[in-house]
Amino acid sequence: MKTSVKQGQNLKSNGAVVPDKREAILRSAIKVFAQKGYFNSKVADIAGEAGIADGTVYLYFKSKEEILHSVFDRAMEEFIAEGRREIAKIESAENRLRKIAELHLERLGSDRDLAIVFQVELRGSTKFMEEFSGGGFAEYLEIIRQTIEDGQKDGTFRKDLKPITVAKILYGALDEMVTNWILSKREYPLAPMANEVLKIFFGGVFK
Amino acid sequence: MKTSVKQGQNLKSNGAVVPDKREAILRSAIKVFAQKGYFNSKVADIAGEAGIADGTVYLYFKSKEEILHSVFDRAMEEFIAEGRREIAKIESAENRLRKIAELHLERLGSDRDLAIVFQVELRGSTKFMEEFSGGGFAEYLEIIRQTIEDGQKDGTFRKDLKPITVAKILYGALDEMVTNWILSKREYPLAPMANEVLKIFFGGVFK
DNA sequence: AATCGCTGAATGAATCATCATTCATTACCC
DNA sequence: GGGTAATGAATGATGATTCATTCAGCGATT
Repeated sequence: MKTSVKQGQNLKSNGAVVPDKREAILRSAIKVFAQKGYFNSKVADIAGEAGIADGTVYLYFKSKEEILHSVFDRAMEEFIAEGRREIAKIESAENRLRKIAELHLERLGSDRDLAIVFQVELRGSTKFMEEFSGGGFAEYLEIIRQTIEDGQKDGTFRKDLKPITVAKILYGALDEMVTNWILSKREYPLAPMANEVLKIFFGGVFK
Repeated sequence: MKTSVKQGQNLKSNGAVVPDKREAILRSAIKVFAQKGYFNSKVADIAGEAGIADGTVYLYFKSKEEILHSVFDRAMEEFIAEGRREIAKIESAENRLRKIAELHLERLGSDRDLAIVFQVELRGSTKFMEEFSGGGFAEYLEIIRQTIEDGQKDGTFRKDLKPITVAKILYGALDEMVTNWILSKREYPLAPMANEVLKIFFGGVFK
C-alpha cells in the first residue's frame, strides 16, 4: 500500500529480476545494520526502510546473512577496483602508498553508514572475519604489501622489515583512524588524517 | 548431576555470593564467546562449559549481556592497572612506549580466547563500542597520548603532530597485529611483533 | 477499445524454531 | 529444620522464513 512507485519494471530478456529493488534493499540494509547492528536488525526493519514487504526481501536474497555478505562483497570489490585503477597511474612507491591511504579514508569517510558496517559489523564475528580474511581483505593487504616491497627494492624504504608486517602496520593505523572517526561525537573530515598517518609512517616519531 | 564438586562455598559474612563459580562462568563465557561469537552463544552453552545448570548463571549475572560486560570490564581493569604499574617504573618516554607495546601484545598473546573476545566481539556492536569508548578504551588511549606528549616535551619526539593522533596510530598498529594473529592459521608468538611496530613507529619506513 | 487470461512480482499474515529468562522444586550445609 | 544455592523444565518473546493470495502489466481476441 506504500507509495506504489510505478517502477518501470526492469526485466531482462529472460525474466530474471534486476537491480533497482535489490539495490534499495542493500542501501536500506547498510543503514539499518549501521544503526542497530546486524544481530539486532530485523529483516522487517530492512524491508520497512526500503518500503517493501518483508517477504519481498527473499525474492532478492536467500537470507539475512546473504544481505550482509552482499553489502560487503560489493563495496570491497568497488573499493579494490578503484584502488588498483588509481595506483596504476602512479610512479613512485611512496606516492602510491600516499594514494592508497587517501583513498582508504576518503571512501569510508564519505559514507558513514557503510563505514560503520565495515568497521563494526564485519568484525562482529570470527566467522565473517575469516571469510573476509580469505577474500577482499587479504587482497587489499596484498596490494599494500606489494607496494612496500617495490619501495624497498628501489631503495626508497628501509629493507630491515618484512613488507607484510609493514603493510599491516599501515593498514592498522588507517583502520584505527576510521574507527575513531565513527565513534567520535564530533564531526570532522576523515580524509585529512591520511597525511598525519603518513608523516609518521614514512618518517617516524623521533625528532 | 555433574561432577558435583564439593565447592568450599565461599560466603561473605553477609551472605553475598563470591567468586569461584562466578569466575568459572566468566572463563567459560570467554571460551564460548570466542568460539561462536556473542550472539551465537547460548546461555546454555556457557552453563554447560562451566558445568552448572542454566539457571545458575542467573544467580551470578543479571543477563547474558552483563556477562559480556563483566568479561570486558575485568580484563580491561587488570590490563590498565598493570600498565600503569609497569610504566611508573620507567624513565624515558621512549621506553615507556616500548613497554606499553610489549605489554599490549604479551597480554593478548597469552590468552587467545580473551583476545578474540576483545578484538572481535567487543567491536560487534556500536553500542558496545561507545560504552567501551567512554570507558577503559579511552583511558588506555589517554595513557599512550600522555606518554607521547611527555616525549615531545623532553625533545625525544617531533612536535609537529597532535599527541592524540600519534597515540591512535600506535594503538591501531598494535591492534592490527593482534587481529591478524587471531585470524592467522599459523601459530606464532605475538609479543615479538612489538619490536617491529616500534621500529617503524619510532623511525619510519624511509631509508 | 474494452475484455480476458496469463505470468511473475509483491504482499504480509501465519508458522515454527530458537533461546533468554523464570521459578517451583530439590539438595546441601550449618 | 531453616536458609541458601542449585537445578532444569516450562514459559514467552522474538523474528527469520514461508507461502497462499493478490496485484499489475500486457498481448491476444473480439
